[in-house]
Amino acid sequence: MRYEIDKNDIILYEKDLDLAQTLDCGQAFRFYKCENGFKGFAGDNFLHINDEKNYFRLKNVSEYDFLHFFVNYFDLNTDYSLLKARFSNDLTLKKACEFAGGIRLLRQNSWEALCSFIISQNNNIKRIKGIIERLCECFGEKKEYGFAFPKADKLATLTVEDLSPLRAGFRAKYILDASKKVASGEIDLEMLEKSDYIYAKSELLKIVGVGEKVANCALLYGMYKIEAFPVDVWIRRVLDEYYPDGLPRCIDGFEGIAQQFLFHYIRNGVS
DNA sequence: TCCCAGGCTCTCT
DNA sequence: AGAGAGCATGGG
Repeated sequence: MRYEIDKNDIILYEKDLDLAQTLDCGQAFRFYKCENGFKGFAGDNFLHINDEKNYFRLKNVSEYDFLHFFVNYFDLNTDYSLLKARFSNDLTLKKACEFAGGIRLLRQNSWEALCSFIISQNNNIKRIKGIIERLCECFGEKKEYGFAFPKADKLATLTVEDLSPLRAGFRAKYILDASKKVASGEIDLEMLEKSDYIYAKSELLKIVGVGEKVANCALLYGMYKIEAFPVDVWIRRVLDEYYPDGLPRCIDGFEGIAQQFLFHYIRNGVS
C-alpha cells in the first residue's frame, strides 16, 4: 500500500483491491455503484471512491481520516498477496483467489455489522440493502450525504410497530432485542472486541435472533476475529462439494478471509 | 403458483 | 441432540 495526497483527495495504490469484489459482495450493505467507483457509508464516514485503473481516488478524504480510519477499514496493513499465496496450497481456494483476487475483508463497526447480519438471515442481499437503507433513513442521524447507521440506544427506544416501515418481517423483534441488550450494556461490544473469539461468540448468542451464523458474521466483519468462519447456505455447498473431510490447514488462523474468497467464488465463479 | 434468500426459534421426539 | 415447521417479505 502506498498513498499520495492530491488536493482534497487521497490517491491510493493497492494492487490487491477490487471495489466491486470488496464493497458489493455481501459483507457491507451500504455501498452503491456509481460511474467508475462506489459511494456509501463506511461506518459514520461517507466515502466516494473511484477506480482510476492504476490507482484509487478517495474523494474529499483528509490524510488524517485516511490514516486513522480508512487504512483500518480497508485492512490495508494486511498483505493479501501473502494470504492468497498461502491459500493457493489448496486447489479450490487457488481457483477462488484467481477468480476474485481483489477481495479484502472490511473492518466494520461492530454494532452495524451485528445489526446488519441479524437482518441478513433467511434473506437476499438486494432486500437486505433495502431494509438497511430504510433503517438508516428512518432512525439514523442525518449527515451531509445521507444518513448514518442508527445507534443502538436510539433503536432501543422503539417498538416493533415503529420498525414496520422497514418491512423487515420477523427480524424486527430481533433488531430490538439486540438494540436493548447493547444499549443497556448487558452486551458490551467494545469489550467483546478485545475478548477472545469463544467468549465473544457466547455473549452474542444471548441475543434473540442471533445464532451461529449471524454471530460469526458479527465477529468476523465487525470485530475482525478472522478465525470466525460463517457457514451459510452457500458455504454449506462449498463444504459439501469440496471439503467433505474438513477445511485445509493452509487457512488456519485466517479462516474468515478464506471464507470470503470461497463465498464469492461459489456464488459468482462456479458455472 | 411455488421456491428461495449470507437462519433462528420453538416444538416434538 | 437432532429433525422439522413456521416465520415476513419480495424476486425469479
